[in-house]
Amino acid sequence: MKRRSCGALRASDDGARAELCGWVHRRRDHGGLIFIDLRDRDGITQIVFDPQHTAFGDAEHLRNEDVLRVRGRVRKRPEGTENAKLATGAVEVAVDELEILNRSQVPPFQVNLDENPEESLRLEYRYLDLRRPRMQRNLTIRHRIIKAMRDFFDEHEFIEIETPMLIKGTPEGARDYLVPSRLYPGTFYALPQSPQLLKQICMIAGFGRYMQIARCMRDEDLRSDRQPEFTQLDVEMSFSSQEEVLEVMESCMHFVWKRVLGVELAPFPRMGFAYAMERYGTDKPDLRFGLELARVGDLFASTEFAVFASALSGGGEVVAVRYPGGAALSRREFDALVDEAKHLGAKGMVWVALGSDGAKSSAQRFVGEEHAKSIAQRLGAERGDALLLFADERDAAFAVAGKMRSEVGRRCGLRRNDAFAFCWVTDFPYLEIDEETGKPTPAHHPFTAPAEGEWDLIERDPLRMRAQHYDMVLNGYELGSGSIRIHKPELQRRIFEMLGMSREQVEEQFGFFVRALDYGAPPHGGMALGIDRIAMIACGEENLHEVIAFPKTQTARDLMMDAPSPASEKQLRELHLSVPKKKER
RNA sequence: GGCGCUGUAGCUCAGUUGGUUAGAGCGCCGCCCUGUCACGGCGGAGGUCACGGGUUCGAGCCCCGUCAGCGUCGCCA
Repeated sequence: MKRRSCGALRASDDGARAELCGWVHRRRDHGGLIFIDLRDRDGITQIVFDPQHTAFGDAEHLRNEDVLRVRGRVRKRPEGTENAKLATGAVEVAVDELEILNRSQVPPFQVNLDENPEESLRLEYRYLDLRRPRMQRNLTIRHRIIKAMRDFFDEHEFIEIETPMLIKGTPEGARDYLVPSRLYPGTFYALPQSPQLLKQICMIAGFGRYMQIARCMRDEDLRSDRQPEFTQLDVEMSFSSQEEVLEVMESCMHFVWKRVLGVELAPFPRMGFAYAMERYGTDKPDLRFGLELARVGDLFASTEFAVFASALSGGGEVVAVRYPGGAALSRREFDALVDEAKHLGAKGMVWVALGSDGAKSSAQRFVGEEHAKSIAQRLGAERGDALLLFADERDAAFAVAGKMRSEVGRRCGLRRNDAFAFCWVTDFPYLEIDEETGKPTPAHHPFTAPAEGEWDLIERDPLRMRAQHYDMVLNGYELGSGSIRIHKPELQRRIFEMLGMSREQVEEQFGFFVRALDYGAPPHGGMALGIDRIAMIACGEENLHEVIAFPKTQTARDLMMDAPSPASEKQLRELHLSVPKKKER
């Protein structure tokens, strides 16, 4: 007799004998006839217990989440009782043999419902939460995505190389997770924030095309789209231009979406960083909808409105966003919207409602009919829309307008989770000004090559220098970034020097790497994409918890295992560590 | 570290202006039921209103603090 999954049987199996194993999803006891929905990863099959079989007595005592093995005959359901909602709904299994493999306690929440219990309960009983069809589906999709990626790169002659988890820490970037060394008192390994230098060394080692499904750790605060431990698709290629890297990565995503979701993606639009900031106020634009921003400061060049005038005279800008249908908002709703804008970092917000009886504005005395008309024209706004205006320092005005654009998109239902709008953002600035120190720091990492032909800017005008750096963006999420790397040791040293690192600092932190560049490092570049985020968006989810089997809470705890947990005195002694008592901390 | 939301039965939630005995659906227990699929019917059990303090004649509701989960800003080269 053949063991079948709970999602396998069809009308064509009528009459066959089958064995099914699974969990009791739901029980319908009619007294003289018992139906059980038996569930496994693959689906649900209805099994039926008839009073004339000996199994019936045991079936009366089955409860949700008991684990069963049953044997019986597959039969078409009586006419009119088919269930179109189930893939197996044309048939049922008439059970003649029942083996109860294990009983379950009454679960702390119902596995057979779609609603999410409170997050902490889900996480504490993660094995039950993961049994829910939604989680089984999501983790299966995640598996298929990773499988497709491996297949794609294998076909393109990349090889997967595992890099170590215990490596040397780097003082810059995110906070490292540290592992104390037993053999060398007072020293620590760091867990990788990314295999960046190791994959570059694989290029120097002559592997040509590398990929890895790599675990990475960063000890920073969490978000719905950020876990301290995450998985990335890490790629590096030798002798390749930026264009070639973009092509490989983009066709990988086309391949994955086609194979896993059956979706044919359009070519990814590309835009420069400066363009993205002006049109969307962010370097990770959500292109599921338009509503591009427009600068309108010039329309208020001679305004008496103090808020706008002072922003503009200080070199600032007024940036406008269109809110389709926003004219219907009440004054109270506009007030709430202003509060929301402030929460997003706006100093304030002026709204203009394009009503059927003319324009109404929160700054009525200063924003007239003419202004409204001109702004509406630039935004492509129509009667019935609202216009939202933000005045601030240039970058700040664009940034907050961009956040409100996103919020407007949400309110207007434009952020559909079954739409996939990829894009490339390129031509990033090489340096940015650190707000704390006022000093230039690399906008990305210091192994990035400057844009072609811009090396000389390092002496003349370093802040204008751009990088051969690129981001892949999907639905407003940064999936990841990559760059062409510096392969000339003298140029790499020059960059460290520009960043104000002494010879000794470079030797101490990156000596092994710069030394490697000295031995015939080929030109190379690559990229890393966040697989958790890719899986999340592909599954139509909005939190990484839904696509990670055992995620951490926002306070970086594992509620099922109760980690982190204290170490024993003996362990601490061996690691040459001591922990201050609580009150001393 | 800052700001915000949430915490009431096993679960998901409701709970009016501070007022007598804190409710619903699901789940659970018992009985009945041979075509259900969110089966149905009858009956029942189940509450430290997160925790600690305060205001009040009286607190699930108001105030302060703590804890937890989530969202967000900082942070994530």
